[in-house]
Order: sequence, then C-alpha cells, then structure tokens
Amino acid sequence: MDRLQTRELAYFVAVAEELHFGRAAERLGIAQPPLSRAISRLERRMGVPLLERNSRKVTLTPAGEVFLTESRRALDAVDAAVRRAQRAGRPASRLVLVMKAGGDCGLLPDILAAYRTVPDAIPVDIVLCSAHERAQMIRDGRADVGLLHRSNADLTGLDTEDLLTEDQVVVLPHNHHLADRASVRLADLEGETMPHWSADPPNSPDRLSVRDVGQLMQLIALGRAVAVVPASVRGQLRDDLTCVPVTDAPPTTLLLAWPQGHRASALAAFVRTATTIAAHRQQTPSRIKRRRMHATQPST
Amino acid sequence: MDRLQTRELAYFVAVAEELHFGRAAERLGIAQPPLSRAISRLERRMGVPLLERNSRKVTLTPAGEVFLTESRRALDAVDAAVRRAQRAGRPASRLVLVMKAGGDCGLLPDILAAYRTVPDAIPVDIVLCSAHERAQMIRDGRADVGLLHRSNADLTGLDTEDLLTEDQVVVLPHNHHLADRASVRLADLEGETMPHWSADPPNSPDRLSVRDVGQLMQLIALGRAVAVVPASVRGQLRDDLTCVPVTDAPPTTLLLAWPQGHRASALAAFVRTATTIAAHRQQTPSRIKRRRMHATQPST
DNA sequence: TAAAAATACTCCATAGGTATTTTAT
DNA sequence: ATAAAATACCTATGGAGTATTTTTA
Repeated sequence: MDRLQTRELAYFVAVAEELHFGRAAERLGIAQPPLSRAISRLERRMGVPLLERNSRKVTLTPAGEVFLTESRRALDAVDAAVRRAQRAGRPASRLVLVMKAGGDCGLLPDILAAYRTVPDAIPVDIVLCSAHERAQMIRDGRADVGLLHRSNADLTGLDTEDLLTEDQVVVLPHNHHLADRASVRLADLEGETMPHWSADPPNSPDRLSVRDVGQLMQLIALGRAVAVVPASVRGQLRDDLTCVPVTDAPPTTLLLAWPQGHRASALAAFVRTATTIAAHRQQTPSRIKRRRMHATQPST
Repeated sequence: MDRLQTRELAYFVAVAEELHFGRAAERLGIAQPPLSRAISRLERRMGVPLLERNSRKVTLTPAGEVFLTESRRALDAVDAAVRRAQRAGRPASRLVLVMKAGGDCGLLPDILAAYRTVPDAIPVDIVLCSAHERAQMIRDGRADVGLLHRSNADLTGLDTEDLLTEDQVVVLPHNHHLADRASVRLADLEGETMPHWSADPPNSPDRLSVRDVGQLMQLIALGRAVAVVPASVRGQLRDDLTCVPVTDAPPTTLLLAWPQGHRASALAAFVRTATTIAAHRQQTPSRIKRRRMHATQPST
C-alpha cells in the first residue's frame, strides 16, 4: 500500500472526533460526500474497517480507536517537522517556555536570571497555558521547553529532566473541618470532591473539572471541592483558603521537558542552567529528596 | 500554512538523502522536473530554504538538517499509524519480537516457555534483524517488542524495561597476545580496532563496520579486530576465538523495548513475563546488579 | 419518515510528464 | 563543455462540488 497522505489522516481524525460525517465535513471546510468517499477509500486501502456506521450513528471500531490516537500523533509529528525546521531557519531567535501560571514553584526568576548570564543566551518567551496544552505544545513544535509536573502529564515524545521534588498539601477553605489540623492523611480526604484538569469546557457536569488554578481555587473557596497540590502553591494562595500538609501523599516532581532527541545549544544551556539552579534550591528546604531521571541531557 | 502532505516530506527526504535531484527522482519513480518544482514550492510554503543548490552540488541548510530528521520521524509515525491500526483490526493474532541473532543472553527460551502458560497468550513471531533495524521496526509498527542493548540503540519513541545487566568481555583470537590473560582493562585494548555496527553495506572502507555477529566474529578470527561484548556471548563462541573479562568496562543492559504508550494486553503480559524471568535469572550469576528503569509498565 | 451516509456525475486543480533553457564549474 | 537544476508547457488523475438515492432507527 502506498503511503497515506496527511489529508487522509486529518479527515479520519475529524470524523472520529465528531462521529458524524456532516459535522466533520463542515469542520474540514469540505462537503459531506467527498468525505464519505475519502473515508471508505481509506478503509479499503488499509483493509480494515475503522468506523461502524448506519444512518443514525457512527462509532469507532477497535482498529479505529488505535488509528485515531496514532493519526493524531502522526499529524503532530508532521506539524512539528515544519515548525522546527522554520525555527532552525530563522536562527536562534527566542526560546519558548510553556508553563502553567504559578507552576514554577517559584524557581523561574532565578533560572531566567542565571540563564541571562550564559554566553550565547537568547531571549526566553514565557507562554502560559492550561494544564493539558503544555506537553502538546512541546510535541508539535510551538514551544521549545516546558515546566510540568510528572503526574500531571503524558510525557510520551518528550525528554525530561527533574528539577525538584516537593511534598504535597491539601488546599481547604478556612471553614473546612480539617482546616485547623497540623497535617492530614489521604484517608482523611476520603469522600471529598477532587476536580480533574480538563482541556475543554466542561462537557459532563457530573464530574467537577477545571481549566486553571483560578477556577480550582474558586471551587475550593465555594466549598465544592478540595485539591492536593505541591507545597509551593502556598506562596500564591487566596486569603480565604488555607493549606494543610498531606503526610502520606507521594511527593510530586517538577520537571523540564523538551522534544525528544533535541539538542539545540540554546535549549541545552537552558536545561543545564535550570537543573543547576534547582539543585541549589533543593538544598535549602530539607526533608525533600531530589531524584534525577535517565533522560537524555541535551548538549551541543 | 496548510499542512504538508506526506508526499512532500517523502520527496524532501529523498533529495536530502541523495543530495541529487536526478537520483532522488529516479528513486521516487518520478521525473526530475516535478521533483524540483515540489521542493521549491515546499521551501516557498515553509518560508525557509532547506537546500543550497547549484548545478554541481546540493547541500542541506541547517533548517534542512532539522527538517530531514523531523520528516523521517513524521513519516515513521504515519506508517506506524497504519500498521498498528491494521494489527488492531486483525485481532490479537501474533506478537512480533525483533532481536539480533544471539542477542537474548540465553534468556528467550525461558521467557517464551513462561509466556506460553499465560492466559490469552498469543503466538510470538521471532524476527532476526541487524543491529540498527530493531528500534526502527518497533517505531514504525512492523514489530511489537524488541530485545536491545541500551548502549546499542537510539531509544527515542520507545518505552523500555530493563531485563538484566551483564559485565563485558573482549573477544580475541587464540593467538592474540592478551588471549591468555585472566582479565584485561580497557587501557590494554588501546590501539585495537573495534568495528562499529552499520545498517548499510560498508561505504567507507577506512573504518571497519559489520552488520551481524557472524561478520564480527569473522573479522576477529582474522585478527583484523577485537570486540567488547556482553559476557553471555561466551555460550555461542566459535572454536577459534576466546573471551577475556574486561574489568573496567561498564556493565551492559539488555532491555525490552516497545512503542511508547502502547498498552495492548498481549504486549503487557509478555513484558511482565519477561521481566519476571529475567529477575529470576539475575539472582543466580552474582556480582551483577539489576536496575529498573522508570519506563511506563504497560497494563491492560 | 426523517436524518444521515452512500452513489452518480461533473469539473478543475494540481501532480506529473516531455522538451528546453539556464547556470556554475 | 557539461552535468545538473530550473523553466515552460502540456496532460490526466483524482479530489471536491451538486444532485440524488439508499438505509435504518
């Protein structure tokens, strides 16, 4: 079989996401019939049915599920190829760093200050974005490097370097019955609502979901939820909230992530600077252990 | 810019590899003029020159270098999407394992025997291939899982699990001046020729390169080279060769690798079985340490 | 019976071919 | 002088549009 074109992947992704040929066609800016034809030709060429359809609904076959995730990954890779080549062409202009607001554990000012003193340092652009977007932006070449928490993200396709490991605290409204405790255990939080991070606006109101820290804190202030977060958020807490250490929550790790296998010298210098600063910082607040991953250290 | 088609990536890769529009066109099965046009349109669309050309030679710009590696990766991802979906469509037929001949440290028979007893085990196809092909085959979906040595391979895009760690020995012809030593150090091998693994037939005869163990052993028997290899090759040595432990060579790690993020149940069961068997085996020959990577353990 | 996918057909944009020119060594 | 890329011009495959039919919940 000759190789698929990205157009065919994109068409399939649209249909698989909409589960409706008409809406998918609209999203793609084409008419419905050519889309139907493209998909059936795709299935014929691949020799595998990807969708079950009748006149009332469209569903993915198991092969279709696999093809959806794989196609997304492949399209990302194509887009990343272009973006990275373009960046390499307009030489070493800026380093784009993605992070969540407040997601730097207070480490970033020192890192930036130290990086500025490095020979050949280039300006660093900070892009703030919601939780799930960060890894994506690195993967598809829109960003060069990101600050993430290990637990928070899917790290496939990224190389990483741990910066620091923190204990976790639970954020509570002042009137919560655990708010005055010196510490709590996870078991004490049994039955509390914990929102999950969501990329899109809430679709199912049955589970609480938030897009950013502001939304999360709002829900906690309203008594609708609590959240276990890294201890460093203490420094940026609203007046109406308080923190209590969670003694048995696993420590969480802040890490730098960048596209797998990338070794641009500006990136390498930034990563080295950041790990140095983080290692230095990690000395001071004791009881916190620092671990190092095996990830490839970029180098010139 | 609208998204590139894989055709355009493939055209660029051909030109970038051949560094000659005529030969690249021939390889692609098209005429030279459309290829020239396609590449210049690509550069115009991307806004970045990828190739410097004059009538005598073609060279890659820095952006072109980046685009070459990124394009290869993207094309792999597209091919992998198809192969994996096809595999998911023809349900759970066989597990394809790639390895180098003799590259299992004698572990594979036990692993296969143990895996056969697992519920829902499926047949395992063994594909033997040369050193560099293995990671590639896993990445592009031709294989499900592979046996590799850490040092030997580029592990980007793969999840891995260490199986066992071995000390290394140097393979020598009987008449070599170090052949009777109880052990040697790396410094003793200073000045010896060490072939490197090569995917393609030798192109530059100045550096010795080999494609498989047979070729390597042949060169050693001829006194043209020596090689530092994992201790387990002792069991498969030709009569005219001998092994001497290298005391200060870093231990080498045999590992299982599979496509990053893949969690098919058959694969997960195989990985679990293999690590269990390897852990068990590792007990017996002492002085060898076992380490575990952080890689994602696939699970149903 | 009605919403939605599949067919039938038509058209044109663009991938690709052939012939030729330009360019740099 | 010549090898090799670029340009000019032509052809035709197949991607996309409109109109219509088929399907099944």
